[in-house]
Amino acid sequence: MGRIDPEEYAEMVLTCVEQVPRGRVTTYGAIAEVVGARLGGGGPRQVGAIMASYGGPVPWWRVVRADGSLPPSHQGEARQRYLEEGTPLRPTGSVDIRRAFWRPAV
DNA sequence: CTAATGACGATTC
DNA sequence: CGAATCGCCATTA
Repeated sequence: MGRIDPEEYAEMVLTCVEQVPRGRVTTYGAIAEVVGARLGGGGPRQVGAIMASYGGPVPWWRVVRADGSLPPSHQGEARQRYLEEGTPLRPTGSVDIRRAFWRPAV
């Protein structure tokens, strides 16, 4: 049996995403640290897997890569959201992670 | 059991 | 900044 209960892991990931305020973002890695510290195991890729399967209902555009970029397939959709809620962007179009980063609570 | 996969991350060129 | 490469880790084939 795996040490981690998949449902519990997914639920905690989604909870973290819901905590991110408008105009701010967090990263897959940051969420992985928080959830990993609580449940043990997992990693950025596992967080990504959860978002792909159950991320629909939550503000998924507030979760970006460590460098502030997003998969090409989501850039168009996310772009509008960022302009709406005033998320700091860089000339390249990706999020200015240095200014917008939000650290989820442990 | 081994190989491939993926909404990742850090490093290097 | 962009592309290539390697490491990571659970899930799937």
